[in-house]
Formats: sequence, C-alpha cells, structure tokens
Amino acid sequence: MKFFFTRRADLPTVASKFELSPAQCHVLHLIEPDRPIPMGRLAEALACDASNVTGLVDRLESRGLVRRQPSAEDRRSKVLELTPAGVRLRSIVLEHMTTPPETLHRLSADEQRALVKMLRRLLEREVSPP
Amino acid sequence: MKFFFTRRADLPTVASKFELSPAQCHVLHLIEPDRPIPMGRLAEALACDASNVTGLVDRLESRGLVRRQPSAEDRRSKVLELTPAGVRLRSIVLEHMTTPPETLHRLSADEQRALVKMLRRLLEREVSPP
DNA sequence: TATTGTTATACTCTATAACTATA
DNA sequence: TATAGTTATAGAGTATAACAATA
Repeated sequence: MKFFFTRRADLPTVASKFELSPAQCHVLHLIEPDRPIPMGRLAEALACDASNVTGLVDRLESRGLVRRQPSAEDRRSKVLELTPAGVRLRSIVLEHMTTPPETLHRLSADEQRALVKMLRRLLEREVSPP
Repeated sequence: MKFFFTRRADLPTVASKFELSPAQCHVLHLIEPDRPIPMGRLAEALACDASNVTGLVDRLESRGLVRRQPSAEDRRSKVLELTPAGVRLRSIVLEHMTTPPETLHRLSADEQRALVKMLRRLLEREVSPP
C-alpha cells in the first residue's frame, strides 16, 4: 500500500511532463496499439462510470491522440484506437513511467529478477483479458 | 506499472465504501496517529499545491475525522491530527486497503515473505522521513 | 425492454494567482 | 521580504439521472 501511495503521488508529476492528467495517462496505457477497445470496456477497466469516458476521450481526441470508430458488430457501440501520435506518446509515457525508483539499486540483480517474476505472476490476466 | 494502475483502479472502489474520495484516503494514510503534521508538509507528501489542502482538510474536519491545531513554534502554521474517529476510520480503511489481491495465493509463503522484504527495502524512507 | 454512448448537473480534486497574518 | 495558510477562479475527474439510437 505504501508502494501504491508513493507511486500515486508521482503520477501527476510524470503525467504533467506530457501535459496529460493522471486519468489520461491511464487511458493511454489501457488502449494498446492495434487493439481497438469499445468505450464501455474502457469504462470498466478504469472502474469509472461510462459517462466519464465521453469527456475523457473528447479531450484526448481533440489532441489527436485517440480516434472514435464505429463498431463493426453493434451500431450503438464505438471503438477507440490510438492515432499514430497517440502510439508514439504512449510509448514515451510508458518508458518514463517504468523508470524504476532510485532505490532499486538496493536490490541485487538476482533479487530484481525475482521481484519482477513474482509481480508478473500476481498480475497475470488481472486487467483486460483478451 | 501495471501493478500501479491496477491498484489505482481499485482505490475509488475501496474509498467509496467509507464515503471517502481517493485523495481523502491518501490524507488519512499520511496523518499518523499521535504524529501531528503541518499542512505544508501534507501538501508536499501529496505532491499537490498547498491551496488544495485547505479544502481537503475542511471536508475531513467537517466530518470530524481531522483537527487543525495551532503550531507551537510558528503562529502562521497549523498542524493536523486525527480525532479518535479519524484514528478508528484510518485503521479500518488501511485494513481494507492491505487486503491482498486474490492472486496472492499464486506465491508460496516463502515467496510472499521474500516479496514483502524486497518491497520494504525499496520503500524505506521514501515517504515522510521523521 | 435492455444496452451504448451522450448530455446535464453537482461535487471533488487540482493548479494559479492574489490575499492575510505572521516571520 | 519571505513564508503558511486561505480565498477566488477555472479546468478536469467523478457519479447520478435522464435521454437518443440501436439491439
């Protein structure tokens, strides 16, 4: 939990480097390149009401990072995909967010590997099962 | 990072169980019982502007969870402390937030211990050095 | 009837700038 | 002059409720 709150305090700082809000960062993270996602599924993944996604996507769309496309199967639904600019920014943001804390050197290379392995196992399939 | 965003999505859910906002949860976490903290230091710990702390504390104070007290050393400054109700709610919230993800059983008891140990080392002194 | 996304409304969070009372 | 906290203001995030189009 301490880990969580520590990173939570960092997010606005990281996000603002790219003039993004924390929530916008989260959206960028959730829309994977070449993997269009319906708006409703995005709302689920964000654990927020669907009505919020409208405005969130509006702002990202007006910055040319995300596109709304009609869904092939259901004419009520729209799917979201990253624009080329969105793909680029996403990868830059992710790179910055994965910059490890300066305290990482406290763990040996072996320990770091073991840590990553355990965290991976904890998180598998917890978000956006294909 | 995936870990972070996963927990980030959980926070509003956990918080709303107690009719708290995510930020209010964070504040409750940061004010330790019997450890008054000046408002300015709270703003630092939250990585937000000092002006936000006013409203944040207003709302917590009007719910009887937090108290403002004049600082002994500097008459400009006010220190924050939890009320008895605040101490109680803090401990309940923290208990809920430390409920491990259901996927924890994927790690053996030994692995869990090792994981906790490593995370502790990564985080030591990163927040609120005494 | 039920569902997807939108709109309207209200409240909270957040930053910036201007203010006050101390230092 | 500088600092701690407040107030005013504006934009973004969030939930609820009501709505249109489609299923």
